[in-house]
Amino acid sequence: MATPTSAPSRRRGHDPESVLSIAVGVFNERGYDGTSMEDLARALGVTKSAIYYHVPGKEQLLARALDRALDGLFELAADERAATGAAIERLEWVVRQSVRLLIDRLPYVTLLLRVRGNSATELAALERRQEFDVFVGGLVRAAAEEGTVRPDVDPALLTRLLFGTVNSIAEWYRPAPGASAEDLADALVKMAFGGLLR
Amino acid sequence: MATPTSAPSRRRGHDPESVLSIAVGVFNERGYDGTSMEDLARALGVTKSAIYYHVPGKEQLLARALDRALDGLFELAADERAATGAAIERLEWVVRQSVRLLIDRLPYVTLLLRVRGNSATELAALERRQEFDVFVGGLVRAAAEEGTVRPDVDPALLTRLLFGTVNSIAEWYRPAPGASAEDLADALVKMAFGGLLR
DNA sequence: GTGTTTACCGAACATTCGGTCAGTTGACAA
DNA sequence: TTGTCAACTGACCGAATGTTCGGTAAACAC
Repeated sequence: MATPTSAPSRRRGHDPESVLSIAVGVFNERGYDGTSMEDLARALGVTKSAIYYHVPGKEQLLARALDRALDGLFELAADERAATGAAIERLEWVVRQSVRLLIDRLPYVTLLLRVRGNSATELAALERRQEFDVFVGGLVRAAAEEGTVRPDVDPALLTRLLFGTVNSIAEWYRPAPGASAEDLADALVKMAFGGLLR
Repeated sequence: MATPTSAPSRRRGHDPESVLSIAVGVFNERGYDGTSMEDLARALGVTKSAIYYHVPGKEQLLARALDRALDGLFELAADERAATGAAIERLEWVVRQSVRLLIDRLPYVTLLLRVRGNSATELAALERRQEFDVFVGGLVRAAAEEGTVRPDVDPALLTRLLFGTVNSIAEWYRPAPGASAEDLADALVKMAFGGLLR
């Protein structure tokens, strides 16, 4: 019954991880700038000063959250299935994985999608995100050159509409037993690719 | 040459309208909560206190901006062309007009799309916006009952994806001589309705 | 029991916030 | 030349902001 080292569930209290996940929740409710450390403390059930025992400050909290979303996007882009095969199939795979990531890490991705570049932290995140946008833009362009997407709309515009649709999921999706990431990705691919192909 | 009353262009200086339009620009750059009255004053080229000569305060500035976007949406929804004819055609008309409005009043609509409900002003705006969402949701459902949209995806989900795509335009669109609202609406309708119909 | 560590509190910090107000400026009318 | 008035300044207020710091209670190690 007794575990040798590091008991399975330690005593009550927070750690950097629990502070981060609760903080990100509040950031998404009120917006990062609209959230005070007092708000976070209330949500954590501690005083303001206790937060600084676990994390260096408000902006670091944001930085860690944004990295969690961005790392997911880059892992996805680095996968073999995003690099081999027909461009249209690579694109569909990336779209499906993007939906999955968005739902898996919903609060983190939501936060990323709302960043406007107000600080060095936010600017760095925007830059990394743009890198991903360039990547998916290349995929759509490749599919266009392949002749598998409609030729009457600019590929760059198609990319923005397609991933605009994906990202808009963060605005309304709430986890529920009925709606899995797979089902949602299916519906999105049906609609977007139904009008994308030709 | 001389105009009888109220000269065509008065002396320099601001008025409530110019303060609002510049303020909305800054709100969109830095976020409403991330914008201080000091920031606004800098953008206007006056001191903080001068702003209060023209407008009652920060929150009123937001309220007026949000109303400008919401009024547009409700005018659109009240139009005869949104009420007569086949549901699928009413829907297409509403989508096209939504794109046009989004571009016509880009800063105001952008601001609206980012509201999270932090104050009474924001909550009221969210409520009005949700009213519009219910309206378009009804249009898609009517089209589904009409049999003009694909039956294998829930109409409520289709609504969210469709208007998620429309709203996502605010994230990247910047006015340019090349890209008119009409062209953009054409591209969006091609893609979205191409996968929507059946 | 004695130290050490973990997780926290309460008070205070410098700064910034949205907002107020008494006065100043400069264009225009008479 | 004087008076009016729209448009603005500069000094200021109380409250809220993110952060720091000295202290402390409870759990643990020995």
